[in-house]
Amino acid sequence: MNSPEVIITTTTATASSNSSPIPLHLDFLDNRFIQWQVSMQSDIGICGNTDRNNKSADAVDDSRNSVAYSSSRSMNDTHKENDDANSTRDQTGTSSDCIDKCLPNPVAVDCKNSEVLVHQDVIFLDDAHQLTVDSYGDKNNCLSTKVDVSQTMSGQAEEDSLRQTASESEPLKNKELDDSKRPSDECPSFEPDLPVDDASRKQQPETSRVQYDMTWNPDLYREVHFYFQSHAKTFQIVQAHQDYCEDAEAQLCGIGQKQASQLQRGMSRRCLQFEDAQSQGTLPSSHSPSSTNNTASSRSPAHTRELESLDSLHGGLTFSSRMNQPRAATFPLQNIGKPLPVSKPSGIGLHLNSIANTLPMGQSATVSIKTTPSMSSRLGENRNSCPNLPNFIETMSIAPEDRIPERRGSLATSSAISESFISEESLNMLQQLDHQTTPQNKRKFDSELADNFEEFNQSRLKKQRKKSSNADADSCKRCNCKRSKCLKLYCDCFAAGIYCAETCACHGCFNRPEYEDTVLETRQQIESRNPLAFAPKIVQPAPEFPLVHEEDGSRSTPFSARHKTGCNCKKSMCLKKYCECYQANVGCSSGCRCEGCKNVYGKKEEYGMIEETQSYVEWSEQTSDNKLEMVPTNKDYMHAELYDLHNLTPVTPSLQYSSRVKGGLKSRLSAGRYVLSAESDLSMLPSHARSPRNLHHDNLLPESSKETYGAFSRVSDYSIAEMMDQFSPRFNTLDDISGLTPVPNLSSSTIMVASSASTKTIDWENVSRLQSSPGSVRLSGFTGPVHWHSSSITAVTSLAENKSQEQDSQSGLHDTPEDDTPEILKEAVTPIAPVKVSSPNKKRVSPPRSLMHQLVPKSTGNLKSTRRFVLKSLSPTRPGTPNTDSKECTNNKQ
DNA sequence: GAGTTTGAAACT
DNA sequence: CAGTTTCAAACTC
Ligand SMILES: [Zn+2]
Ligand SMILES: [Zn+2]
Ligand SMILES: [Zn+2]
Ligand SMILES: [Zn+2]
Ligand SMILES: [Zn+2]
Ligand SMILES: [Zn+2]
Repeated sequence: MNSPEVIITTTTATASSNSSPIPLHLDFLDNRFIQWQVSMQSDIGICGNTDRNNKSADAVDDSRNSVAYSSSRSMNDTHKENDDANSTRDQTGTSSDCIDKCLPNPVAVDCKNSEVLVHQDVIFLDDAHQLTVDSYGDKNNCLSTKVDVSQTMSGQAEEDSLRQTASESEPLKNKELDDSKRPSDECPSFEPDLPVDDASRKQQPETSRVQYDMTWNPDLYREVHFYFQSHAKTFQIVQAHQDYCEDAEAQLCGIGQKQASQLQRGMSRRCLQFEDAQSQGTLPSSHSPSSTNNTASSRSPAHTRELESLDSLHGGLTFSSRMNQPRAATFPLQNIGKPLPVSKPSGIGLHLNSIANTLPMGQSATVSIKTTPSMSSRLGENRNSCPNLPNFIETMSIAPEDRIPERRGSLATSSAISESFISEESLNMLQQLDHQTTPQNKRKFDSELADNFEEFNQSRLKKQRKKSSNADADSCKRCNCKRSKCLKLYCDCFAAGIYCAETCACHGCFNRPEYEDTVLETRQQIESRNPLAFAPKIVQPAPEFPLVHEEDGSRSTPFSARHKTGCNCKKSMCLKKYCECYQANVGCSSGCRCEGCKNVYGKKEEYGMIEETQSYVEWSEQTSDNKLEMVPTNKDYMHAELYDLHNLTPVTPSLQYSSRVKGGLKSRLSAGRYVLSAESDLSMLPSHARSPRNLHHDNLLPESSKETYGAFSRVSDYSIAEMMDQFSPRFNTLDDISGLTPVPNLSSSTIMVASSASTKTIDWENVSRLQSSPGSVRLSGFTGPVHWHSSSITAVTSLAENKSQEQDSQSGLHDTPEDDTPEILKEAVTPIAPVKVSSPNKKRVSPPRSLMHQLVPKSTGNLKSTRRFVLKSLSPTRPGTPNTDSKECTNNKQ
């Protein structure tokens, strides 16, 4: 119902806008909730910086500031709201109410300072509105994401948006790239935004933008990305820029200097962790079922809006500085099947874009989320955290529940969507690049070229690495791909749905904003093959659970989170990181094929027992629908999203996923419901993301979150404390949910995302306590069922309490029979329809080699690489100075 | 830092 | 779907 409302919550936020009645809620990520309401048309700067306003702020403030900033703001800000419910929401608590109302299409976003937590996201726009989400991540530190939401009445809006974006993005990007760094400059980057915003506003009166900063967290990206994609149906996410924290961050943050940047980076991670922590802390109780229900119902309204992602916009964003790439500005969305030109996300840290593209024309609302490093400063201290960071676990409950068989795989949707996008343009681009080479030939050819480039690049990379190594390798460094071009899952960055950053030591990298098209296309292909390819690797039975519990929790996995497909270890006995289960700090499950399993987090055999014992059933039942829980795993955790397996499952052709999924989640995890945890993903993330070291338990610390965070550190503490203070009281959860159901064609568009759960402070604390043992605590967040496909995903976040209650009872949301394919898919791409997403290509989408080869980083290869490198050198420190930077991330510390 | 081991991802 | 190859991280030295 409700019409298109958008509610956004953020800690920082500020929303200024008022006007339109469209509420967005973006909640995910964590717990905290700050809700902002944003009305359409108006802009909101969350991080403190959002747009214009922010700029100045940014410049001045450091990331930290931003953080604090944001947080503080959040309280105040507000924003607008729409009509009723939404308006009410505000930041905290009310949100729930709002949510309910809004649920249908609301998107809730929570942000704290730099961090942004999004509990659930639901976005829906009315027909006219488009929503875009951009995220920029810095490498390390911060991510900033902007969210702009603009509604446009008509399709034109899109165009406008595109224009805007394009114009903005390109210039900005270019600048950014060129300058490469400019930390300070970057801050200014906002300016670009501003203009854009303004322009956009002008152009589209209706649109509203919201920006908020988040710290960067790869995991988050994934989640978000994933989330979005899944949800994407409804909307498109345009840009996610990661900028690399380094450069951009600092700049964005306004931090001024290298140090700052470095710090930020460190922070970013920390932030991430922090976020996690927060999220944890916050715990969303469960998402409220009701919400979900609501959503489901809500969906009905069919909001056809779509979101478009705008990369270009970002460009404007601070980050953009780094990002250079003009590229995307113009993408037509073919995806949608229609030729609308849509802006594409250009530099996005995340690959979310793909999603964005899909959106249909009509609406254009863009949401960009930024994360700022703000927190970082504090975080910086903790820098260590970096390693740990990862914890965001998202868990998606996959419960198969069944509510709706139909759903099949919402996941598919995303993929589908992406595919659609990819389709034409991307291909074209690729082709061009390749020169038409034949595939095979290309391969070699490409490979050769690639090699050359690689060599060239390598030298650079080495340098970079060195730097990074110096600094901290861990923290900063990301992938080190030599031959995959960072377009395969071998690449941690790509797998995480994020663009490679300066800190990456990859050769011939195409996982950059500049190659957005390629990236998206590739993603689609991969997704077509395996809809879950980009889904969190860790799953948890989705029980609802009250948060906490598990006291015992053995540290091992908190709950019974398990690897989605299980490991296949033959020699490591699951005692080393070679084992993905172990790496993710989860025990092996029945889905594992390991031999001689000695996984300290839980042996395969044990798992079975557990499973049985725990009885997923219970959980599942409880949850029935879906819930997401966040589990803080030992390490980190995160918030997880839950997906329903059912959803995943194939009902819908599009997804197919289930069938396809290799292992078949189901098969592997017997239980019906699972939750995916972000964590795992994290774990999967590149080392920098991961925190190899510590995390484990150490980080986790028994003590609660704080410590854990602490590991990450203090920041977390602090953050947490703050968060709690702020948050806890306030919010409670909110949950949002949205549901959507879109399906049928476009009409609806809703997306639910749940990312973190909301939580109350209290809960949080408790949780933390509980958590003391790593794994023990769970947060419940959200969840719900995710219906990928249709979009109906409900995310719920809510306070634990509230939600939990609700959740229990409620559940099911959607079931809409129809959902199925997401709009996007439907529209855009191939009609996947039932068939499936994959169908088209099921097999390998990717052009593997041939194309791949063809792809040459091109100039980029050189240039880009160069640039980056250069940038790195430059940026890291700051705009001007190159040096530090790279390391910064790591180093940072400073 | 080079070299080896490992198991997932990609490919056949 | 099984078997093989490729890949990049984890690990070792
Ligand atoms: Zn890579
Ligand atoms: Zn990378
Ligand atoms: Zn790369
Ligand atoms: Zn294993
Ligand atoms: Zn295992
Ligand atoms: Zn095992």
